[in-house]
Amino acid sequence: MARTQGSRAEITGPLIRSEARKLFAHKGFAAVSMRQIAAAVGVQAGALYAYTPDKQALLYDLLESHMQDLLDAWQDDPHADPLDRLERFVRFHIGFSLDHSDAVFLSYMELRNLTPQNYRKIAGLRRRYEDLLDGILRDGMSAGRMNIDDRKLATMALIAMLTGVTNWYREGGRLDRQRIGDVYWGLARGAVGAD
Amino acid sequence: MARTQGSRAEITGPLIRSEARKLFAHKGFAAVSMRQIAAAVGVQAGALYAYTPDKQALLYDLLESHMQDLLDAWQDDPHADPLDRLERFVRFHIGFSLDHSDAVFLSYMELRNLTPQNYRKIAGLRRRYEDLLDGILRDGMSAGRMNIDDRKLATMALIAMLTGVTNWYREGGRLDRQRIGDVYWGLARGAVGAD
DNA sequence: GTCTATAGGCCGATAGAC
DNA sequence: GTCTATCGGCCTATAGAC
Repeated sequence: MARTQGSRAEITGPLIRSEARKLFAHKGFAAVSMRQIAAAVGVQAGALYAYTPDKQALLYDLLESHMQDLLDAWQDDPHADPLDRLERFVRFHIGFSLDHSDAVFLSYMELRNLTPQNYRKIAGLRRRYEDLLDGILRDGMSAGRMNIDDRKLATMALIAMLTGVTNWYREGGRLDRQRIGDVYWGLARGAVGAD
Repeated sequence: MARTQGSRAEITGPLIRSEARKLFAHKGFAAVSMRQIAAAVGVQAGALYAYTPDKQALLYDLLESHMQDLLDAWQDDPHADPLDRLERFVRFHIGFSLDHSDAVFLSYMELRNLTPQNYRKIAGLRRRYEDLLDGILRDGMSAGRMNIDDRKLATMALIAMLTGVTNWYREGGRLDRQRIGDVYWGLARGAVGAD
């Protein structure tokens, strides 16, 4: 399979995605031009259209694969102690959010730039993720290990609280990730009435 | 004081601000053109520049006045019971956020579009607001009414949790504001170890 | 204060060569 | 797969008339 001079498809594809993710997260989808993405990748703007039909599809691709990665990364044991499962979820969600902070930020900020159809797909994946936590809380209540007034609201409140770490966390700051996980697990345990 | 034909300064100024706030919140700062704002107001694009030197200043003005309104709206009684003060804060923050959801969303999403200097000013106002909650938690711990591992993180966690209401609240939904306040107060009370 | 007109520039996307 | 060149369009901001 002869290759055209200058072709580096295996590298260019992933590079477009990672540079676009960074730029979209830091400047906003609408504020980033295809030319800027191309410059960051090291190609000319026209070359991007060999990988994506348009700018909107590139955004959707980033959001969709992020949500899929998130769902794939979570491993639960439905038979374990609900409080242990919740603790693992707390540490997992914080860790994953910090490891993918650009994608997390994008997933909250740029939903409005999706077509209605694409928006529904991403919202569906997010809903699936929320249901994972909801299931843990449900089992915790059934087992009498948690005391929760409204389970759906508790789910949304916990996810917002945990994701908020990305708003203030700075590498090399006062607290390391283990310690942050400890503190947030204490907050979450109290919030679900597990003391 | 004669007025030029067609001049409606008292109306146009506030209208520019409110239409810009709506458009920026729903589409993103970079995605909204001055022409779109002008069309929503009912003037031509050039007329906007009698009220703002440029688009960036318009954004800063919206964020600055929002933070100032927030700080002005909160009334605390440092001598009251810390748990009562925290409950008032929880209900106040949720209510204010829902009443000003466009401005709240803007304040989180469009900080990146401010100049460094303007960013520092907004960050300073936000810090002052965080310190109001921090003070309540400090007094609660001193009085032995709260059990908090890390006060700064608890502050950030609570604000993120409460602000998150704007992500899912819909007018006329399953729960009214009073009930939402009840549920979140329960979560917050547990999180600060007040049970 | 508001209008019309416009300068100067960047945009997304495509065509065609290699 | 990547490049160069380009179309048609929209952008911010300003100038000058009323």
